[in-house]
Amino acid sequence: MVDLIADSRRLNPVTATGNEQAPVRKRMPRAERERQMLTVAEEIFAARGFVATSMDEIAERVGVSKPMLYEYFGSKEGLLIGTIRQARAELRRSTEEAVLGAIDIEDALRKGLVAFFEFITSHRQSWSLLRNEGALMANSAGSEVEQTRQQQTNLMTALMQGFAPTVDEKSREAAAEILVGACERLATWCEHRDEVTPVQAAEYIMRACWYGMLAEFRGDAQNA
Amino acid sequence: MVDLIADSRRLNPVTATGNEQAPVRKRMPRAERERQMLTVAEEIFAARGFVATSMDEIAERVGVSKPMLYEYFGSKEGLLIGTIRQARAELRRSTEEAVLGAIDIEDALRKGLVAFFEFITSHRQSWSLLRNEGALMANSAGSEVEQTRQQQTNLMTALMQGFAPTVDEKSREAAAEILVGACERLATWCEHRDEVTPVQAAEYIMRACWYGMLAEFRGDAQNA
DNA sequence: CGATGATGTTACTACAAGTAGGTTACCGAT
DNA sequence: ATCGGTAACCTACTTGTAGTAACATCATCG
Repeated sequence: MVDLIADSRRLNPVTATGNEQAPVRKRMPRAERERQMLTVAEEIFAARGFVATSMDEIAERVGVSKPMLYEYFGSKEGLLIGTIRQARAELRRSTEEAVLGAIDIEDALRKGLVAFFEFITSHRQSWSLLRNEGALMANSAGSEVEQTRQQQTNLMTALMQGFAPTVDEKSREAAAEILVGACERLATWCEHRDEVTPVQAAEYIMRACWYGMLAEFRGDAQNA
Repeated sequence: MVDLIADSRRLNPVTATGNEQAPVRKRMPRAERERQMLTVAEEIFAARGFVATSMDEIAERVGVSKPMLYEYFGSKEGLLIGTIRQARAELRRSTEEAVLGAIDIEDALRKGLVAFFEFITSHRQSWSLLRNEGALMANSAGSEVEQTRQQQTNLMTALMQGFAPTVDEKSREAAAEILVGACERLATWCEHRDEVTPVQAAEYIMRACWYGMLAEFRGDAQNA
């Protein structure tokens, strides 16, 4: 209809008339474009929420047309999953890296916790995605994301295994879930309270859960 | 304009031609219709998820036209909030009732936990709503629901207060958040494992968190 | 140069949220 | 008994957004 817009856009690749701010839509390799899309999508999804976000808006902010998003991610949910996967990968990398330098299991847990809370305070956008990831995955691609999430607890489970090998499998799994749940909720709580430092948050978790588990598991180990 | 359709509809209230299955749409008082809508909506939201559910489908299953839903709940999100509010009210009632008969604080916590896990195993639909409630509330009516959710932790906070009055406010709040988070995650975990009984789940929580907090808070109280 | 495939676009369809304005059944008062 | 008046309800529409088909353009390598 309004061909003025289309025409002006068509001028873009060529050097603009001079006074225009050069919204230069350049072609770029797939990988780079993909990262750019994920960056923009994460920002908007985190700000407005999944439902209130439109693909048109993301496309516009990226400086590309909507079918490109579908070319790269298949669907709106696919795009969301992309952002979630990226965010979770970064979180995972941060925590695993922090754990590597630990001297014993308690130290590993504490360092992992601190890294986790540091991540969620410095990457609020990513966290607000991860926090809600389970919500929209009722039927479709839920399993894939659920699997990724599972990896989060696997680290915990591994720690548990090293710490309390004699305790039965199910109790260890439950303990890992409890720890993760506690962390997630406390992280959300911290969002409204900037005065709580990551170290402090980690300490809350340690005091509330770890020392209790320690006593309990040690007791179990002796009883068994 | 197309009065043919209107005419055929007009036949509905009157007894149908005979072989039809009597889609008799009866009028009913507001309160009753509202409850009916919430029941259907909860079922469909829980089954398909918020995004994949259409208002048309809910309206059809209720046996009413779409504008009715908007008359009663204002928007799709309003309808969701209605179902969440109802589910949370029921959960709250269950747990508070269970706590009343307790003889001390530890007993109160244990009874509350058992009631919680019993609720989420017997009301899976309600739980799958509550579990994800935070996801869609990025900007709009989030505060209202968040407030309701806050009440969930208030009971915990109150218990903490009674149990460890000398511990500073913030630690107590954090402890309450941790407990709630642990419960939520463990509840989701239990969904895939029918062999875990509510009593068992409650025991997991008690062992992981409570005894630890007990020792820790008692220690703090002595230090302070 | 010119073919080929990757990157990108316009212009559409289908469907769902939300609304304007009119209709019908119930209920209480005359 | 019947006749307003109102609460419950409907049809038919607009608007907006996910998703798609078919076409266009840039880059690169023979």
